[in-house]
Amino acid sequence: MYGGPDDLRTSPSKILNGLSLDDMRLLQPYLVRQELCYRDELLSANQPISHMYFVEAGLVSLISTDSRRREVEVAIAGRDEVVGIELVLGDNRSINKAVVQVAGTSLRISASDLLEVIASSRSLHLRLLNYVRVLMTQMSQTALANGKGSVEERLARWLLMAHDRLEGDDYPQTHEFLSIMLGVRRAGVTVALHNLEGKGFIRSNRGIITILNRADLELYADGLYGVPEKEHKRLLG
Amino acid sequence: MYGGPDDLRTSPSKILNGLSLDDMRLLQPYLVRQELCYRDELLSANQPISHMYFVEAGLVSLISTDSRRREVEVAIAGRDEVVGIELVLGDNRSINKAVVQVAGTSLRISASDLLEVIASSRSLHLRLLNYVRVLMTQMSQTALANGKGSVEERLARWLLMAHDRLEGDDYPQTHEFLSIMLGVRRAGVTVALHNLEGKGFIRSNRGIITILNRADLELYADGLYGVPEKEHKRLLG
DNA sequence: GGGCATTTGTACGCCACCGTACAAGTGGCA
DNA sequence: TGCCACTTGTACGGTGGCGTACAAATGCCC
Repeated sequence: MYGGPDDLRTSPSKILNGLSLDDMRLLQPYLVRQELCYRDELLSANQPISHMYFVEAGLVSLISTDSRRREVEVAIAGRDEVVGIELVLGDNRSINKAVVQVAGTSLRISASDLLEVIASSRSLHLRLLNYVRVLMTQMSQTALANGKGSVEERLARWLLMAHDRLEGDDYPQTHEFLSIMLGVRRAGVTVALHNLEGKGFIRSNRGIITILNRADLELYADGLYGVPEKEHKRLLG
Repeated sequence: MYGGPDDLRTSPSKILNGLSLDDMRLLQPYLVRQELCYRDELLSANQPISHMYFVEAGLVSLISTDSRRREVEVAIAGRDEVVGIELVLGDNRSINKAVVQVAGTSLRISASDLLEVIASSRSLHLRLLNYVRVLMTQMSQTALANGKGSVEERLARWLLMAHDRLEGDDYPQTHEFLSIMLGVRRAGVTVALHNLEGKGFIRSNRGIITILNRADLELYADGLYGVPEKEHKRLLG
């Protein structure tokens, strides 16, 4: 169990922070802190969701799969976001696989408790539905990026999205894992990273990528980055 | 105005059909029939939504855009589906552009009326949220298809999705328009259609594509087609 | 401090799809 | 009936990313 309502006010999660005091009190008793460990699979595609997670720190990938085991990341959830949001849409099965990419922490609530709580607070339900909207926007943009962007542009977009959700300018990520997220060759990621480094946007060392020049990186990815971010600020920020 | 509740029971829209009698009575007074004309832009990206549409017949594309005017279709709505669903997520701005691809009919409800109605019926709200889930699944699969599928596979997927939503086995569509939807060259669509025709799956005449062998077409698109369709059946009947 | 697994750099031929272009076919309308 | 706008067929070289492969670099553990 997590403590008093004041703790929630200082939780890094914007979604929790933005709640009314009443909603916080309502949610409070059900929240349990849970560590997010690297490569934890929080949700499996098309499987029942046991808990919903308010992410406080770290990075979680939502990954779409098909019957031929092809995989692509369709969205990212980090601080201020929620994993297992499908629960608020009246069904308990997960649409995508959810995997922890960067370790962190979360506050989780069981599916049954969540259903009870949102049934008794329309305002809480609505706030979570706002996040559904942000997520849909992110998915739409991913579909666009995958269809029309080059590997290098898509990588730039991904780095910006990760940067938004993590403290500091550098974070750990192997080329291999990035290539799976983007659905491209590992070697393709290596080359694209070199190119972005050559332009001075980032520095890439073994296992660690550092954002050097965020403004230019945004410019480079422009069009593919930005829309869901504005949404997020407008609705939840 | 649309008539008595019995009319709703016979509406082609599954979402309407599946409602309880109470919810139907509630919705009834606000519904107005509206023709969907070829190339009507029902919603514009990031603009306020004036009406939500229960599609009865025809085909509507949801199209994602960026600031560089790149465009890709991210989802299709037809019979049994809804355009403008963002309204049930607590915000009145459309995520994507919505364009009529094949003419048809719809029942529309104004944004303010809809908000009133879903505020007074949780069950109606929940049914619409079920559709949000189906739509998210479709978007996820589109992101996957765009990232990993060949033009020919994606075209097969698109034809199947259209076939699901239209009466009969053939429907009108120029290569040009298809190419915009898939985000590829017009010439690429022409070639891909020929290939599918060569395999005996379809016949393609000037402006009209006919599905000849649905089963084989599904097999060919396998992996990229099927997931959202199962969802739709499971949740909305 | 040496060995080993992991990660990264880089190369090779290949092919799907691109951008572009233009001719041929087709239907609508004056 | 003939013209015109639209649609479709097909071709061309160019290239981005693929699949694959292997060596070099790095970090970790014994």
